[in-house]
Amino acid sequence: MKSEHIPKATIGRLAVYIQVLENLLRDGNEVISSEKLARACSVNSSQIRKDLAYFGEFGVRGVGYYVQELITSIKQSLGIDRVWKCALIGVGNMGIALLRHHDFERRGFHIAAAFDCDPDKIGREFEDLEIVCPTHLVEQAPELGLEIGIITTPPDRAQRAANHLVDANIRGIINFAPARINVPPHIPVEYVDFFDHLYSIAFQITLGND
Amino acid sequence: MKSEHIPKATIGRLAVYIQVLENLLRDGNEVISSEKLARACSVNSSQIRKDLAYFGEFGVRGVGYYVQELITSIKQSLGIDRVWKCALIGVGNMGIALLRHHDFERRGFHIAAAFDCDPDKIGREFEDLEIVCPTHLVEQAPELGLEIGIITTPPDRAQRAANHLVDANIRGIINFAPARINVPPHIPVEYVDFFDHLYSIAFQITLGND
DNA sequence: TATTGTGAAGCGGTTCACAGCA
DNA sequence: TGCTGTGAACCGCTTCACAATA
Repeated sequence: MKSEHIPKATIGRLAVYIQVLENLLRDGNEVISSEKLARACSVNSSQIRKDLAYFGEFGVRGVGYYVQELITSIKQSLGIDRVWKCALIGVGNMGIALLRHHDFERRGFHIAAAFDCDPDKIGREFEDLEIVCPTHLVEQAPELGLEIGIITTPPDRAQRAANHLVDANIRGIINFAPARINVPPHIPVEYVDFFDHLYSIAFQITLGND
Repeated sequence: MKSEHIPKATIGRLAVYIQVLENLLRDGNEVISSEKLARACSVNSSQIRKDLAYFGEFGVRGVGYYVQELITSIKQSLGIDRVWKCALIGVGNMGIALLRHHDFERRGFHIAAAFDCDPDKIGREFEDLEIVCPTHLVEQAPELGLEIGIITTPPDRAQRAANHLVDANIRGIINFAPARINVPPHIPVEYVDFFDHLYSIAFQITLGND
């Protein structure tokens, strides 16, 4: 198959497959069929086979998929078989929480620099990282090889943070601030707001009531 | 229209609309057309009109939508025009970060109890909340009126936490642990894992390279 | 024989185009 | 006149069904 366009939903599911496969591996499973993996992920088995087929033929007919091999293949397909260096802008509650969240390292995302425009914060250290003024992004990005920007500012500062990142030639942005940002179209942006999920739960509960 | 079934994607977009509308209101806008709101949200204007039409007729033909009124209507539609009481299980890094994240209150989600099975943590306080053993959920849930469960345990503890929540008749679950959980079908579950978004960014950057 | 990989069918969400209305 | 609300057309993802094959 090896298709050109890959549905966004597929990427989201691949993340789920990795999660479930890693737990399966921890429990000692070496091989798994699309049918069993499907049940563990609450999706259709054809869905899994199709998702994987976008990137290659990873299975063995009559047998299934080798778990460790499949994890590696998916990670390669997503481009997360290496370390991505990240710049974090906005060292507030959310920013500090992310700096302390050691899963970043484990999952291949290294926060290599932290920025904040608050003079009281500049110069202070968090998790071995000195907080720097965002104006220094332009120099530091190429020096440190920063590729992904993480915005954790208040909403009214999000666009300014985005502008700094764009000026510094960052290649992708993940925005935790509750505000939309505008950047050139070649720079992918992902918005993270877990209140979406809380709203969804609230809605589903409310719906079930009547 | 007032449809029976509402696409999940619509709920996600309504959360975006609220975010953008609140920022518009802060900037002094009182009325907005679907066309302008669409641009601010990076979606199609028919999309917005259709999403809203699922819940009622909130606009004025020839004029647009009254911003404050629309925010209220959307919040009513989602069932977030009231406070939802939440139980948090797993007071690790993520759990503490959420307990300190004051947006929960502002957005109508009150974390009213915190649970952890670690004897070293039980009895300690975080943000005016005493950490309690999860076995007490069954009593405390009805006492405190807990409706939504927030799982922030390590992955291998997620299912156990889910079981406690189900036993306590919690009505919906939001799971931050990187593991799938099984609960009865009438209980909605939402998974939150912002590494999904990092993977997506990494993939999009990688894709743009070749 | 069991399970993958995939063309074709089905289905649900998105966009269009315009009628309806302030 | 301008913008909303909505049936119809469109499009793309999901599921089915089965041929391919270890």
